[in-house]
Amino acid sequence: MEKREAILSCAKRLFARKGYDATSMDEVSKCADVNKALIYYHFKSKENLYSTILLHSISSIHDSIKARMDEISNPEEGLKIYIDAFYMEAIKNNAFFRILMREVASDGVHLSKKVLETFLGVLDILKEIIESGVEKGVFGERDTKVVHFLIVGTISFYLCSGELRKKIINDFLDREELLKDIGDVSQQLYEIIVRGLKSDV
Amino acid sequence: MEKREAILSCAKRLFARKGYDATSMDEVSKCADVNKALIYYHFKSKENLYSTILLHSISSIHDSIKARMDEISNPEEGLKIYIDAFYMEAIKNNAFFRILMREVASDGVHLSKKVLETFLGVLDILKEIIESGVEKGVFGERDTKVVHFLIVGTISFYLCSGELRKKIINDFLDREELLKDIGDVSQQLYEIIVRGLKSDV
Amino acid sequence: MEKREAILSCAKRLFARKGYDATSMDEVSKCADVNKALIYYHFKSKENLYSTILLHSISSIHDSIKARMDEISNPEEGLKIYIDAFYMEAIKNNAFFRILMREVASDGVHLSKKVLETFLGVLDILKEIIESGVEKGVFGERDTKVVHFLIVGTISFYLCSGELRKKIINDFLDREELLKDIGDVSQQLYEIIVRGLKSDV
Amino acid sequence: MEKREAILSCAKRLFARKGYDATSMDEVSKCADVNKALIYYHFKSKENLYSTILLHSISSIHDSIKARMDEISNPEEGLKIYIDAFYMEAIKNNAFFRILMREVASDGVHLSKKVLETFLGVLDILKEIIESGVEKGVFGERDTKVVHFLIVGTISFYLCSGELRKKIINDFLDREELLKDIGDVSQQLYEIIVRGLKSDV
DNA sequence: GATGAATGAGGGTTCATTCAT
DNA sequence: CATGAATGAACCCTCATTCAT
Repeated sequence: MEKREAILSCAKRLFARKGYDATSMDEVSKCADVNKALIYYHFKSKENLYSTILLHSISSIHDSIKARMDEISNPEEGLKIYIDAFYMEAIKNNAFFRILMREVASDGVHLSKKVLETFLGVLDILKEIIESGVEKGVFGERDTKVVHFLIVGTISFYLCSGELRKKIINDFLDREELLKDIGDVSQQLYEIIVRGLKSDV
Repeated sequence: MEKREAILSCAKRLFARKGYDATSMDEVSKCADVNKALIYYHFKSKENLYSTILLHSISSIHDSIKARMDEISNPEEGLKIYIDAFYMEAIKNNAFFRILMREVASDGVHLSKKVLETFLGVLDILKEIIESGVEKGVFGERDTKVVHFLIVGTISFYLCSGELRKKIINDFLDREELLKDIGDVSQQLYEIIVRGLKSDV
Repeated sequence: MEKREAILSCAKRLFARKGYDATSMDEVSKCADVNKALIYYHFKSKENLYSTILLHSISSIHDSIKARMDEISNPEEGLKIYIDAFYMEAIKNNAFFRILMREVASDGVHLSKKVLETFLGVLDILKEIIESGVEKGVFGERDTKVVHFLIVGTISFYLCSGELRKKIINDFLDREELLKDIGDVSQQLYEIIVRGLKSDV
Repeated sequence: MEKREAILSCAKRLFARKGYDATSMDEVSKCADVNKALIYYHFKSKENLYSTILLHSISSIHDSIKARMDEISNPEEGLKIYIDAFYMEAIKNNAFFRILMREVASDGVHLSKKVLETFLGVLDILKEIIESGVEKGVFGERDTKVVHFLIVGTISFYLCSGELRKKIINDFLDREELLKDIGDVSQQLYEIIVRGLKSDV
């Protein structure tokens, strides 16, 4: 039913922008132009609506990234594609990354085992790339999770802070560089990380 | 006067762990063992309590980092000290970084101009370091804000996700590496970033 | 739907006897035997509940008085009917007149434009009667609003002070005349006013 | 002490304009620029502060009117002086009349016996005048309390509604007559009432 | 599927009042 | 006299949720 989809879409946007607690079922129902009770008919509870959205988002992200991993021919290219795929997902599915940031800050109180499992799956793809790079001697030995956070943290902060940076530019003078990008960001991120990871040779 | 401090301390912890909306004034008063009305006597409103905490935190972080900048002798060392100072503050003042993550996700709805200004001050310190590095030819030209996000994003995600990673380890097998650090994280972060930033020659 | 009516009726009585501020939504809900949240479901806010009641009352008063104005054959009779109609409404809709007294004392802080407009409509009916009387030479020239206040003020004070007068009689000796009426009050009021308004001839 | 007077003066104004319940002790303390606890030091409770003001006001009104009653030579002049004295007090002590209107509407919940007694004293002055007029055949027999309400009600409504009428003029066109007086109001009121009371011959 | 009405619990906030100094 | 700090009760309002239709 299209109403079900409208609820999901509105709720996702609201949860992303305002957070779980600041989003009321009333707001969701008004935004989706449906009766409040209908949300309960479809999703049973607020908690369930939230985790439905989360699982759907992370699964879709996982599948998208996974799909692009066929193209890999070597670890460096693998890293490039991974970062690019991640970056693209963070643009397309910006809402999820906002939710993710909040969940990290809240120690993942609302994250179900299934959601965590899928997220680990995404990280495992990177792990394989890096381990294969270390094995082949192109990457030095690093704590893999630091690289995870390098990618996830940077992209999340960057792509979720657009509005905030816009706001800052309005409030302060001479801060236009906060919005204008010098070169392709995903590319720069890749360059910095791949250089940083290179083995000493 | 000590009651005022108790309120600030409890509120900060709660806001950090649960977020602004999920934290009730009742909770704060119970945690600080004071009458709820006393919070209003000292802080006028929840919003004001929150922004008082924010301003206090960011100012203290700014001052701490600023204080360490005397030690700098060259851009590479400056970067190292900056990252280390930032990292240390993120450990000491973990609560603020959780709040920061949520505020980024919410487009900074609760951030006052003064708070933003102070935060910009922290970023400006890094900007100077990088620009001086570019000038001296040790760093290649990069979009400075990408480096900002590399540092802030990575450290925030890493140091705020400790509990979440612990939780994951309890729920899933063979994930101990999520907690055990290989080497010093701040040092690794520095190495990756400084290599990444190096100019091509 | 009957619950909505119960809320309106209880709220009206309470607002009249205790005033806007002394009337709590808790009281209203208990009196109407409904859940407090239901009042907000139907009326959105206390302020809105109050102004709904006011508008409904003044409209009904206006219509009742207007309806009796067909009977008029000359200004003196018009005045008589007006006073009588006003008096009857002040008995039937006593609550409104108590609210009116408080609103006058508060400079009408809670009175919406629509309420004021309708009230002006009631006063305009009197204005027409008096002006036609002056034109025909039966009434001397007077400041019309003094006559308004003569009627509205006297009737309001008289018909809202019943309980207070009863209370006085209980507290003091020899004050029975405060309750027992000598003759018909509306009639006396009419006689005094019509004599008073007569042109000198 | 002058602070005591400041409290009384501010409280009186606030009680008059906003009513007992809408006036908070905080407001009073801020308006009078004194510490809140000092009000309790001087007046023990809000209720006591209120009734102190009331008793003081009504006593002063009683004395002022009583003082002018020496001038009387006949009932008609007595009535004129009474109305004029009342009118003057209602201008000078406008606050009390606003409070009075609210108290009537609330069945005098806050009125102490002493206050009521003093108010009855004011009414008794009028009663004497009228009774002497009836005795001398200049006034017809009327229910005295109707005359009371004629005077008190009209003057109260008229002199407390100035701000409200001003507001109406701002909101609606062609209502200037609500503020501009045609002739002396106290004089008109006297003329209307004395004509109205005249015995038939 | 879809809705309007209804509810108990809890939200932030303000209140009159007290007390130690 | 005068004050800053502190409190319990009550305020208006919103919440997630349910139910009859």
